[in-house]
Amino acid sequence: MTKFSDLNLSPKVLKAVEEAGYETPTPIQEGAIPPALEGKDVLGIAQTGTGKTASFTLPMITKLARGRARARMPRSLVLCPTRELAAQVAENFDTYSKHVKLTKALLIGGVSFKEQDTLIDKGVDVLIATPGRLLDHFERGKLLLTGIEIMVVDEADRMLDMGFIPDIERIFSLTPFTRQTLFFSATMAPEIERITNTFLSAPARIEVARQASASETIEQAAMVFRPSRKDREGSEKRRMLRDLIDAEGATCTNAIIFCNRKVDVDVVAKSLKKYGYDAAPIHGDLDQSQRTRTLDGFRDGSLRFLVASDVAARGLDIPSVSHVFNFDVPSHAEDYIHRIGRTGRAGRSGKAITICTPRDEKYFDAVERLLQKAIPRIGNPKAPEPEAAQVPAPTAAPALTAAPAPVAAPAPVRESAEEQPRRSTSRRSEKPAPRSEKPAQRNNESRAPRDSNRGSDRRGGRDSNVVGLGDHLPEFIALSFDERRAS
DNA sequence: AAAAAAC
Repeated sequence: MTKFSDLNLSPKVLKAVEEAGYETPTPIQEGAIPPALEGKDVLGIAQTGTGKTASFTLPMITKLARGRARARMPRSLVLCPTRELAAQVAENFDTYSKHVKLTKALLIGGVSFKEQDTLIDKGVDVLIATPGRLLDHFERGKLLLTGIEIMVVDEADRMLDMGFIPDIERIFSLTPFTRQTLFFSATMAPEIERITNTFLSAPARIEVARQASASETIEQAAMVFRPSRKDREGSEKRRMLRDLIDAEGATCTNAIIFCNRKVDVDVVAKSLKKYGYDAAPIHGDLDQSQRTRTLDGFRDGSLRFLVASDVAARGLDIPSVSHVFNFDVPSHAEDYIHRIGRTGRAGRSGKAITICTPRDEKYFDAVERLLQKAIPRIGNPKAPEPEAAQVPAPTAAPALTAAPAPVAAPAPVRESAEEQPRRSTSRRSEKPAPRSEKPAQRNNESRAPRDSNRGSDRRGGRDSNVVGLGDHLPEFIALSFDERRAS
């Protein structure tokens, strides 16, 4: 069995790895570290929880330990889609570079330029950044990317979702073509494939199966909930959430509660606090210091309930969450997978409970279709009569009547021919487009490079070459983004 | 009906 000591890492890096308590590399680390150390480009297809971050930080530190940084010319660059993710990568560098003299700067939005400028002026070995703030620094003329020896793109598929691809392409074009590129994505959407074909040269390709498919270590349940009156939906749903939490009792050590909208994140967090629950909100409109504080508190166990938008759905490394509650059914089925993937990690068991209103049913159906499995319905924990769930007649607990019979055989993800025209219709266009060879025609008009107009970048080519994830190939991975979104 | 990322 391969050990870290077999991987040719510098002794100082190896020492830090051992001090952190690691001996054996994960598959992505074992696959990516050797080619990265040899100076090759790397294309890593892996998602979070696979040890992906260390698979690029360890070889980077080893390589950067030789040589010194020059003022305003960083030697390496790591791009991340969100601020929290960037901060997480920075921490990873701290952990493994403690015996090496390396300077780094974290360039993210929401904090002042001043400190970041000072660091850049002094010269840094490693720049860890979100695309917006990096380009902002560049445009102010504070930063030169011509000295970049190693560039890392982390969570590329999420960058695509967030409309960052034009930024990424621009940043690539600002770095020397002699750079080494390490590129990571959980999936290989057509647009990602195009980028890698353009900017990587003869990459070593490492694919890693996802840890466990959603169904294996996570117990899932859906609470079908019908409000008694439309204007009471919010408050009744919040009460339902408290009931669900209470019903889990002590087994619920901590939990993330996901809402679809930022306002609801605030409302739910406030409401939980009012009722004596230890809860705090996190979403993109809160200021960065608060986001950081909240996340730190949740990580160290001083905060029990994190109420979150989808900022927290992907990528963040939050160990040991016992429960995930979906206050809303996510409107994109793949987000469900990411959300519930926050629990049941590293072999631990986890539970995910989704509150589903009649309005959410069609999204919930899409989730079940994606999972290719029915999620069991549970009744109101305050009125525990499981049989009642099958009775279609109106009862005192209207929520229960809404529970449909479990889906025995979910419809296959690939629909029949007559449904296909829907799929070539972009989400933005009103009238159904005829099926054609090029489903989502590319936007011809010239765009500002920073325009994050989502959707226009997506190509929904059905014939595109899709790469699997090892043994567990969830059906949705094989579909293009347009196909996945055609609900 | 949304979220994220720049000021």
